[in-house]
Order: sequence, then structure tokens, then C-alpha cells
Amino acid sequence: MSNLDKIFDSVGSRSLFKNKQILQSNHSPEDIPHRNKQIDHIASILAPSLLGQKTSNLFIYGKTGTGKTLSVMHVADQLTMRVKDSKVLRVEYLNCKLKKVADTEYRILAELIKKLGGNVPETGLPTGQIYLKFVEILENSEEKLLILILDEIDQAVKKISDEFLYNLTRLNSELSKTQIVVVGISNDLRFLDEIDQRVRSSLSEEEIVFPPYNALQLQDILRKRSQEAFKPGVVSEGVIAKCAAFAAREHGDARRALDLLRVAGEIAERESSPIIEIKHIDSANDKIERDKILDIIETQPKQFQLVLYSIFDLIENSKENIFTGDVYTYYQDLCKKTKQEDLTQRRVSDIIAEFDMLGLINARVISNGRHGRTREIKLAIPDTISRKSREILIESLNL
DNA sequence: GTCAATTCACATGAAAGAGACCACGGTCTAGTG
DNA sequence: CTAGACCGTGGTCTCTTTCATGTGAATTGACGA
Repeated sequence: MSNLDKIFDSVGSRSLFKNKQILQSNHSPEDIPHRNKQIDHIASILAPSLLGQKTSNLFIYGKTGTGKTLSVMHVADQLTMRVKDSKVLRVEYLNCKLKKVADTEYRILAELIKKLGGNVPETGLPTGQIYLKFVEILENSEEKLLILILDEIDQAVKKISDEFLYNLTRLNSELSKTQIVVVGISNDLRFLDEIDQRVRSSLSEEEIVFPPYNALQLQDILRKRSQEAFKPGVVSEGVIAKCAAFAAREHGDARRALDLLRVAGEIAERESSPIIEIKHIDSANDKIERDKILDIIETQPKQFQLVLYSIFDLIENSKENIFTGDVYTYYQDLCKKTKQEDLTQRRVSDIIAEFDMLGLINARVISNGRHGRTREIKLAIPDTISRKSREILIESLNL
């Protein structure tokens, strides 16, 4: 028997998982623990829609992994089940963060039209036309009410401007037969502060905040899911507690906790361990963190990689803090050496700011008085990972 | 020593251009009856 | 005559450049004690 055969054969028999799907983040469980209050609240706000009445617009906040989307979708599913074929209302969900699908005004509308059964080109038409088309479709649809769930709406507004939301909420006055209810979901708690007053008052007629899960609640969730996902006896109480503790530290992110458990399971499985041990959680945590960072780095555009490499190299070679100017000159040299076009400092400045946003570096704006203002740049990732990252960059840039 | 003005080295904003992608409508071409 | 190929125009979108303005404190230099 070949080596590969052994590997393949052992998969089924020794698997620790009963159903790995359960731990996937897109899995939606039957019941959602510790969110009854919020779910009831959402349901009570949206309930009049069953009669075809326009309800208040709803705005939902909460950090990632606090069950926002899950809860809203749960209510939405129940609503659609309730009305079934009676064409009273229709619920559409749209994640505004999905690249290339819904991250601009045009694309969001186009996507909605597509979901409502219309047909528009992906590009090429004036945005105004799309609005008209959207209105037209709504007017012709049989449903009286459209509940529009816009997930990660903060991302969209950041890119597009709040004009879009204003238009959307104002659309109701142009519509005679169908009304729109907007349910916005945002990860950013300060989101509403940043948008226009007019939009704000119309959009957030009702607000619900999803608090982070605490460690005990996380444990509860993990316990429930792991019972279904793993074979009996694989996961011990200590492991669950540890997972929950990790995730609680990360602002109570349940998704993170579940990922942790899943990856720990995979690692344990690969080591042919019959149970998940505490140490597997630790390595899972490392692995998740590491994969995330390396993935970000690998998928950056070339110019970004050049800038990033400059930063890594500078930090490696000088123990002192480095600044925007240093990075830019180093970067220019690098471009010259590799015969590539170099970008302006203005652009590089933005790129550095983006790396800060991504959490690869810490860039703090400081003023050195007479010696000007600049960004002080530090690495935000562990040494081991940055070394690995450099290798990746060297390879992908042919240095 | 004190205090306001100056000055640096960028940060941050706004606008606009380049180039890729695409739809639409009109015109041309070749194949058909 | 007509279907399909082939433009030109006009639109979006992303990445960039260009031009302009902003900014916080070390430094400077005038001033007064």
C-alpha cells in the first residue's frame, strides 16, 4: 500500500469530527444562545411587515462575531416562512463588503435588481439609470414591502458616501405601491456619528446594540456546537474554556472562537491525537493569526509589496524607529534597482496608512517640531511571521 | 527666561487623469433567399 | 434583406498624480527682567 493510500484511508476512521460544517462560520444553527432579547426586539420591530405595513428602519450595531447577521437572518427566515407564497413582503440580504459584487453604489443597486429578478449590465450605464430601473422593478413587483438587509453597511458608506443611504431612504416617497424597509448592520459603533444628520434620523429609527459575548456565554456556544460537530469525548471542558478565553479577549468574537476550535481539531487530527488538547488551541491560535497575515501579504498588489518589503527591511536593519521619509527613499532605491516605476510620496503615504489599517504595522503620526511631522512606523506582527513574510515578498518580487 | 512667530516634513484633502472594463446604438459586411 | 462583426461614444471603477492646504511642536529670535 502506498504512503498516500495510508493517508487517504486514515481520514475516515480517525476523524475527530462528526460534522465539521457546524463549526464553519456560515453555518446557521437552529437556536442562537444568549441573543433571545435581541431577536425578540428585532422581531417585534419587523412584525407589522407581515401585514404589509411599513415598519421603522432598523439599525444594528455590534462588533464582529456577536451574532448580528445570524440573528437578523433568523428573524428574516421566520418572516418569509410565515408569509410563504402570499407575496406580502420580500426580504433581501446584501453584504456590502463583498469585493466586486457590492462595494459601490452602482454595484449594490445592480445586485439588488438582479436579486429582484431584473437584469442590468455590470457596468456601462449611468448610475441614474440604475436608480430608475430599480424603482421600476419595485413598482412592478407584487410585494408591498421590501426588507433590505444591508450587512457591513459602514464599509459601503465609507467608500461611497452617505448620499447613497439618503437616496435609498428617500426612495420611499417616490414609490407608490412598494415600500422599502432598510435594516442596516454595522460593525463600527461610531458609524452613525459620522453620517449626515438627515440620513441618520431616517435610517436609525430603531437601534439595537449587540454586546460582545462574555467568556461564559462563549463557552456555552462552543459547548453546544462542539457536541454536534465532534465525536463524543474529543473536546474536554478545559479546551472549551481556553477557546472561550482566547476569543473573549478578542472582544467576544464567537466566530473567532469557533474557528479556533475547528482549526485546533484539524491540528489534533493531523497529529493523530485522539482528543483535542490545550496545546492544540495554542497552535491553532498561532496558525490562524499567521495564515491571516500571510494571506494578506501575498494578495497585496506589487507596489504595496514593494513598500512593505521596504518597511520590513528597514526595521530589520535598524533597531530604531523608522519614518515615512526613510521608507520612501528606500522604496525608490528598490524600484530603481528592480527597474520598476515608482509611485509618488503622496501615494506611498496612503499605502502606509493602509498597512496600518490592516494591522500589519503600527503607524503613529508624530510631530518632531522643527523637524516636521511624519509617521513613526513599527511592526505590529511577531518577528517570526515578519521573517516569513519577507521570504514571501522576496519570492514574489523576484528580489 | 519667556513668548509668539517661524519652519519643517510630512499628513491630509480634493480633483482630475489614465487605463481597464463594459453597454449601447449605428454602420458595415457577408451570407441568404 | 438580415444577422453578425465592428466601430465610436459614453459610462463606471480603480489606481495614481497633481495641486493645495493643514498641522504640532522644536527652534528661533525679539523682548524684558
